[in-house]
Amino acid sequence: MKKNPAITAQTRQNLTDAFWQLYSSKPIGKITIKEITAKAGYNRSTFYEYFTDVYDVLEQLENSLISKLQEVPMQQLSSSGDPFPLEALIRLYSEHRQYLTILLGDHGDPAFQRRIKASIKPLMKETLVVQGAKDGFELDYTLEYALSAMIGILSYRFNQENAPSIEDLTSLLGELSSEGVIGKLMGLRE
Amino acid sequence: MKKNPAITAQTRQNLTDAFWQLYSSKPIGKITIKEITAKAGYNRSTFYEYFTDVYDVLEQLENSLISKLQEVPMQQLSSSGDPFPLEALIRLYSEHRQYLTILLGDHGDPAFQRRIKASIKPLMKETLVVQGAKDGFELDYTLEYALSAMIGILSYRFNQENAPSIEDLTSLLGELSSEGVIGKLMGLRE
DNA sequence: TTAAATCATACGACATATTGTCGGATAAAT
DNA sequence: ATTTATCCGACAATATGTCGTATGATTTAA
Repeated sequence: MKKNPAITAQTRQNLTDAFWQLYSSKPIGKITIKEITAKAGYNRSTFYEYFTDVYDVLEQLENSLISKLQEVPMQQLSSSGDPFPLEALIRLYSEHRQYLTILLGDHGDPAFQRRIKASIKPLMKETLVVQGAKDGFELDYTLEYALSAMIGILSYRFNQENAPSIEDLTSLLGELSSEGVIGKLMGLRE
Repeated sequence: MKKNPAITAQTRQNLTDAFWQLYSSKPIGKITIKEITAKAGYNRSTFYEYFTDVYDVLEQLENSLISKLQEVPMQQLSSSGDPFPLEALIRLYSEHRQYLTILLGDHGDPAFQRRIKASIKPLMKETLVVQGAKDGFELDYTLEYALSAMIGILSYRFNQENAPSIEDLTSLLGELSSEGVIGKLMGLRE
């Protein structure tokens, strides 16, 4: 008998959903398998047919999310003449906001932030090198700098109550990218 | 009989040290109290005289670290005419590198990064406002941007094998602060 | 078309590990 | 000698991971 992908996929999804509900409100170390299966409506043993432990659920979830993130930016990241694809990154974050705010939030996974950067950086690097940029420590660290700032800002913005509009944010980020932090701070002095 | 601060402080420290050894190599959710007390040479029950659970150890450790970080930058952050205290932040990170690389690393605590920013940002903001900067969304987000980038870069640098020298890094960060990411990326084109 | 065989899916039960909370042993200070 | 801070041993409750097995759907053969 062949596996029935429809059924197993559904069960896997139910378990993952239940995990995600819990993970949204508390750190992974305080989530028990009993809680997950109870919420999803399965026997606790069934969990072990799909995952090895609680961390495994998160890992598989992150993998599929990283894959999705990889699909989109390929074109967008390299399209415009802009050396830094500000709006594409904002759009990317907004589209997956539901997961990213949690994974990058207070009891999210720090390793995930590194993985995101590691998956986007080579794409951007390639594009820039083709455009004539010198590939070395400076390029690598400049991209690390920019991506860290972007992720930090977007996580901050999407967790905030009275958040500024996307337009205002985009405009500010554009200024920071071209003027630099110091330029902006000097400009804020009257 | 009065409490003997010397003894309890020592026990607390031993337990914290043992916890830290474990935390340096695996996520907090996989650390058991049994492991901690075994490594520190105490009975498991003794742990509960000092901490409520494993997360409590981390929390107390973070609190004392945040306090230490608060002490230093007060003067340094507001001293120079520079609107952004690049070198002070690099020095601050280097001094507490041992803890920061772990806490900001792959199985560190995302909430800690937010806490660091939240503790440093008001100090910087105050200084800048005194110097005439307008206090609003732009200032707040600019600082969030800069601190995210700094923390991201420094964590990256201090986890790297063949890391660039502090001088090269300082120089690059200076350029990024004054030229912006785009300015730097344009400059890298030959 | 029907009936039997087969196998994927989910479950119940077991042994072991971890947790949190007692009351009590020990040793040091008064 | 008495008191009490510090640490420990033992207990009940909960969580973990791994079995073998029931169920029910699909395949195979009559």
